[in-house]
Amino acid sequence: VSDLLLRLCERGWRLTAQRRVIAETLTGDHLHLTADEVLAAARDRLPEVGRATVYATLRELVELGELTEMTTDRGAVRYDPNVAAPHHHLVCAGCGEVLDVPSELPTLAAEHRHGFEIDAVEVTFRGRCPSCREHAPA
Amino acid sequence: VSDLLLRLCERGWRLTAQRRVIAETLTGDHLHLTADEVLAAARDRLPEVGRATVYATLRELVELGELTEMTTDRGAVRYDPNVAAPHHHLVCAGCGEVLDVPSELPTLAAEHRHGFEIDAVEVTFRGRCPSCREHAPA
DNA sequence: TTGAATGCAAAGTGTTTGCACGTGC
DNA sequence: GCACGTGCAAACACTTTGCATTCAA
Repeated sequence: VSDLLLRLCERGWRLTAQRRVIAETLTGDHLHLTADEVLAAARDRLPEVGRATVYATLRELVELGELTEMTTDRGAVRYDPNVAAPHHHLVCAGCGEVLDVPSELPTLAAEHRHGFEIDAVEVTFRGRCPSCREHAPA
Repeated sequence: VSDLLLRLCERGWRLTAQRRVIAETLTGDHLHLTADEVLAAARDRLPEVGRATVYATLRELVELGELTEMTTDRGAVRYDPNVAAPHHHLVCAGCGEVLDVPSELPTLAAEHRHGFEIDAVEVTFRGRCPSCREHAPA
């Protein structure tokens, strides 16, 4: 009975077993799962979940504003359910670990806005975590 | 005879016709080309350039620090040759246009660094450019 | 009942790799 | 001359799509 699920039900979200399991998988504040990780976790609880369903559901949750996509470096997109608290990301180039760091989001001075309407700001710090530095020093 | 090419030669970069054409394609300060765009531009000048060569060269230039990768949203990685002047990116969700905006890069307070060694910071503003807003208002 | 969600497999993209050939230094 | 760069095509990883079936409301 997660917050996310409650919010979705209130908004008239059509609830199926698969969608419930996927939403539950995405409940938490410091998750940065790939679609495949969501699929695997969902299948742990309900084996008959299809890959296409996971992708479709993730896309829908992004459109509903309940999830933000983050493109770490190369490869799979990660999904972040923490849409309430503004934060940056700290990504390890070695192991790919992603940490949230609290912070204020930068703003863009009107003179540099080029007439754009700004929807979102994404800040990513890249580096190496202590354990990766130890195993493969730069 | 671009700056980039000069710098690479000074560093003992092995120079072939293909690599020269690719480096020339990447000369400029507000370019954000995808690998395919680099390939197309390079082939305009030298038809027999292979896709694999472009990818290999781009990767090498990133490792040499002459190019930074930017993952706009979905799909292809873009390559930014402007490694001298710190700047943010302003990306249009409609047409995909990327603009550079001058700015200071945020820093991460030591208390939030989790022991990481920070190599890079990436700031991306997402929104809609004037012309996309006009053609498909939100 | 009915339109929406699902599973599967095939197709699509963007990128990497294996290997024989060619070439700058 | 020899290590390194190259082109091609096949392999890969991630995501989307087409379509017949199932199911929530």
